[in-house]
Amino acid sequence: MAGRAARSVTSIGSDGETATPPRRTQQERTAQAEQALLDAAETLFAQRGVDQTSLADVGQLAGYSRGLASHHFGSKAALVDRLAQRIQERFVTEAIDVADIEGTDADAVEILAGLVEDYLKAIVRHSQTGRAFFVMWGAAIPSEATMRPVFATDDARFRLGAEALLRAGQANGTVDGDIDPVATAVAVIGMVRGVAAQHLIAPDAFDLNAAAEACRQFVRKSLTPAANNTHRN
Amino acid sequence: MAGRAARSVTSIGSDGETATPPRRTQQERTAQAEQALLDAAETLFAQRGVDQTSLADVGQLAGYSRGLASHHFGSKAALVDRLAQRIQERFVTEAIDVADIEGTDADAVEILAGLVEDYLKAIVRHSQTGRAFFVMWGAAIPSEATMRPVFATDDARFRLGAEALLRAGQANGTVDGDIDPVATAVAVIGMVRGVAAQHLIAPDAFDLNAAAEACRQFVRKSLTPAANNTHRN
Amino acid sequence: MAGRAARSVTSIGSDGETATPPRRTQQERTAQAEQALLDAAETLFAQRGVDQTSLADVGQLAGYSRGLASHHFGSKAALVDRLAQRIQERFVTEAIDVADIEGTDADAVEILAGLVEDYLKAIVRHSQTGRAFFVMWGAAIPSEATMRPVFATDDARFRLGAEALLRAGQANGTVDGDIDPVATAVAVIGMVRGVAAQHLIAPDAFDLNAAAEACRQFVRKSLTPAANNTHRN
Amino acid sequence: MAGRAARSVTSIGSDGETATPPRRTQQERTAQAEQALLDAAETLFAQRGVDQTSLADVGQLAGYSRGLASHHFGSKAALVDRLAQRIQERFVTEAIDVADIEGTDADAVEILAGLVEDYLKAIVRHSQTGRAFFVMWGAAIPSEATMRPVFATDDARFRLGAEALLRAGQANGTVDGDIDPVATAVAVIGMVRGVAAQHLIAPDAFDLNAAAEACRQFVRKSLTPAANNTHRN
DNA sequence: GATGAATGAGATTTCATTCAT
DNA sequence: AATGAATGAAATCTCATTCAT
Repeated sequence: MAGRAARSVTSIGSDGETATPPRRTQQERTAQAEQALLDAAETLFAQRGVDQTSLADVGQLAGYSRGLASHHFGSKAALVDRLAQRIQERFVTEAIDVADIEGTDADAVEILAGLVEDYLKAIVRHSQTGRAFFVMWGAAIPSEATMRPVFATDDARFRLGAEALLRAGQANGTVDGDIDPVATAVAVIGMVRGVAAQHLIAPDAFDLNAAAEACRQFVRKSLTPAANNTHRN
Repeated sequence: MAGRAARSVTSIGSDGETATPPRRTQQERTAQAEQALLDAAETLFAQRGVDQTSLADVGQLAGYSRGLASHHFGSKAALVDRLAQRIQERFVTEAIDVADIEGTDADAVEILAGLVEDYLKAIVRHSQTGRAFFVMWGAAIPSEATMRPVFATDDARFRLGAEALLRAGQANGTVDGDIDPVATAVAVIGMVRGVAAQHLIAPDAFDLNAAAEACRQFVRKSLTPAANNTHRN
Repeated sequence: MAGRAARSVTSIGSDGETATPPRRTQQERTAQAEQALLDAAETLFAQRGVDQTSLADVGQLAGYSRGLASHHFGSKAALVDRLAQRIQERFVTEAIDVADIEGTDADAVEILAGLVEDYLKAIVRHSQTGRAFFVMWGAAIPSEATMRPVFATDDARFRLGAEALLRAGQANGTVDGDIDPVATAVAVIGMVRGVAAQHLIAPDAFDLNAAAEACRQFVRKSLTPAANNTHRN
Repeated sequence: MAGRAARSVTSIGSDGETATPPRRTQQERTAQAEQALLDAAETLFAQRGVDQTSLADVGQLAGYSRGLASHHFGSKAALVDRLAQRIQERFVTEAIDVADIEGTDADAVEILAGLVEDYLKAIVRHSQTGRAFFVMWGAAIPSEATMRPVFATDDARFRLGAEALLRAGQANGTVDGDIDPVATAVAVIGMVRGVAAQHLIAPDAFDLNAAAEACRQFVRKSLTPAANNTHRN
């Protein structure tokens, strides 16, 4: 099955190395400070939310001064943007490129089912990053929220990736030709986002692995062409 | 089919009555002021989010003084709780009780598909109330958020309702006996929540009716017992 | 000589009554607080200048909290505007109405000479108010200063008053018909403003009364019609 | 008449030379940087005022780094002092030395009238430098202003120059012997400063050339000895 | 000499809350 | 009950100054 090969949602999170004090160039100093600030912001956003986190808190948790976050990013909005960007860059980047199965006989349904599972598992593995992302995503819901464009774009990117995958699957016969690729993409993305959000709001309320499996079954049973709908549970 | 009858997600929103009917007792005036304050809070939360809304704004938009919201509710947290409660009371209350199909031959899959569709249509119809709900729901994602219990409970209520419905369906043979009712409930609730959130973040990005239809198909194709899986698109 | 009657530049300054604690209505409380805040701002502006005075300083010197000045006026710019307005209202209001000598035989030169003298004496008598005014006037000189319109208007008001007086004097023959009323008004207003500013920058550098007398002589000798130019020193 | 020869208020402003001439010693590069920084400070002070201008702004407008102004001058106060000094050096330096008409028969009234006119014309010609000067002069009005000594000294220098001129005129009979030289000097300097300030606050409110002419007439009519007071308009 | 990163104090502004009316 | 004045804590942002490169 070609699906498994294409996946791997995983490279998330700030992989350590906050130490190493005596670096060299100014550029490196700045870059190091920025990563430390973003790490701190991620932690605090995940814990308290964006509005309950002050820039002074961010600077101090990062091991710098109260003023640095403001000085470095210029504004809180810029910090939020930058963190959203960093998480998006690290999170599930390959998923988008998956549509290059076009012209192959890879099973799009299996790829999508795998992506869904991987996404949810990544939320567990990199829980703080994932929570920070969903916190910001939730903060984008008010109609006048300044963060809306960033997250609208991110949602669109995911939807387009799923849509392309579905179309490719319809082209090579691995996806039911009758489904609406756009609407189905919305539903699939919605499912993973909604399941993840439920988990983050009440982590102990249900078994996320079981829910991930249920999502896979949803995808398989709903999208496999009627003819060869022989999937098992 | 009993399904359709059982639905009706609809009684949402503050249906007008800003005008001043013949005044009555003090108690009633207080109740009226409370409703006006909650209406105003709903509007402002939907627009700006909870943290960007001040109690003074709420009082003034309600047509009262800057100080009334604080005076009436005692604290901002109490206002937020009260509004969350009011929305939850008004929103989809009957859905939960649907599980009383137990012992009948009602088609649980159709009922669930109908609920999914109704929920999403209600979001459109009562967009401000729906947005206010999702704004608060999103604000519950930070791990230390004070609103978490309220929304964790609400999510659980929905999940339990769906789970009961699925179990009843498995009992009367209208739902595939192999699916995990708990995990499937999580997935279905996740799907509607996630689709709604995508819509609220970018209302013009996709056709919500088509997405609702896609969700219905997901439910039908995935949950109908293999034997009589003869649903059409 | 009708001149003396028309003058009186004098009613300047915050005439006492900062005490009297237990007043009644809210309106009165507010008005009292506003006067106290403006008095404090006047003092601090005169001492340190506008930019070196914080709103917190104003509130505290007024005997209130750090936050009141900001709360009451909304912004520092509004406080500055309000204070400028108050000083302008109190300072030399009748000077403007002096032009009503039109149609009489009042000696416009004497009236103007008197106004000049009174203005400079008022600066001495109400030195703090006068200094605060000049501080703000000086702060209006940068080309992008937000205070410019306020003080441009004030300067224009004075110039127009002087111009009207000069025209009236030319009409009744008490002012040299050859002088340019507009340009002369600019010069006279400039003289008093410039003398006052010199005094405020270095109060002990020269005798202001003697300077005031010199200004009177300038006005008399320059504006009296050539025929009856019989003024003595 | 020796008067005209003695004037020339004119050598003001930063006359171009932003281009990079053939580099020379370190000292020269430092001097060049200093001029560029002072030019930038002049521009920014004229636009925004002293307090609204940051050292970083100065460095960057000068084409250097954010840190240079601080590095070069040591503190903001030192930059302000240095700029005030430079403007005073460039502005009307010869005017002061005019008193050397003593013992000649030069007409002091004409010389003074010419100086007044030249000063006001210089303000127009070198508007930015002039505005920067008046901005700093205005900032010296608060009683505790750190700039006061600098500008008190400058005002005194001008007054002394005018006073000497007047005394010389009285000695050679070209100035009315009855006028008080000190007080009259104050009034004349006040007139030009006040007219210039009015112009800077509202450049389009009146015709500065006409005002300059009115100032000349003031000087002539007021100071010429009664006997030969035959000046025309 | 020159750059620019980092600090930390301070300013304005917002706002939940308290209190007087 | 209701108003709205007043408080005081906190947040963002600015910036002179210091320090490392």
